[in-house]
Amino acid sequence: MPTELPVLDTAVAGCCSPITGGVMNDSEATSLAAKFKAMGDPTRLRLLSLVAASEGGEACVCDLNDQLDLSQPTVSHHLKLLVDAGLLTRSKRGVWSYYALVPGALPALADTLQV
Amino acid sequence: MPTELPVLDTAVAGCCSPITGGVMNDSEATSLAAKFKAMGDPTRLRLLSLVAASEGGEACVCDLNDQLDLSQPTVSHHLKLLVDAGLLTRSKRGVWSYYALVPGALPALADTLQV
DNA sequence: CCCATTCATTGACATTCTTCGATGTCTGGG
DNA sequence: CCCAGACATCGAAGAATGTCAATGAATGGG
Repeated sequence: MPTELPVLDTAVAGCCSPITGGVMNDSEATSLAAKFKAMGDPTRLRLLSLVAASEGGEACVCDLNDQLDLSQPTVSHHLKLLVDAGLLTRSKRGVWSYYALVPGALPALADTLQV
Repeated sequence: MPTELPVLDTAVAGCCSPITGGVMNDSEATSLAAKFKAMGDPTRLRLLSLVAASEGGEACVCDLNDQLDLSQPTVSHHLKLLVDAGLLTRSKRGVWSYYALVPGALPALADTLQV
């Protein structure tokens, strides 16, 4: 299962553009691909979009569930994948779980694609 | 199978940033996710990188095959997926197939992620 | 202390993906 | 006309993925 990828993220958060800036080695490619794979699903893309557009930059599962026409476990599963990929954070307050974008994660990914 | 996605690409090539620029609808999410899914594999990421770093911006299958430690049909399969996703072009000259980046495809994807 | 609510986890199933060997197709040379 | 080389396509096997119903865990109210 594609969990965590703990420390290699620095390779992604760096300044350069791995794809167009020279040949990637295997670990670079694996680390980057994990993030793109997390975004390679319409539901997860919509989740990111919903979170980004939410009041205060965070949303609870109950709100996300309502807008997705999928079962609650399925939504929870996708959210976990996005957290594991380093794209979302989860903070539990009371009975509710709030998800927010990891600051800078999407721009860092964008840098990876720029020429 | 995730083939082609013919005309919806205009939604991706557009100016705006679907992810952080408001809630995405279903077809936007599906169209975008198809491209990210194509990049969600280490082998395909390395292929893009190898092509981008090649002399003249294109590479033939024989060169790519040598650097990937995978069977020729497997490399061919990944290249087809990248072409179907609109990220690579294929041009056959003589016996050789040359692959090149679709101009602007990666930057358009990057715009999608910028804030 | 019990119960309802919110969410995560588990187990199962069907689908899709990655990979390979085998085979097909096309091109250029002899 | 046949053959070798480059590449695509096919068919199959194993792994991974998306989805759900059922269940578990934690919180807050009465």
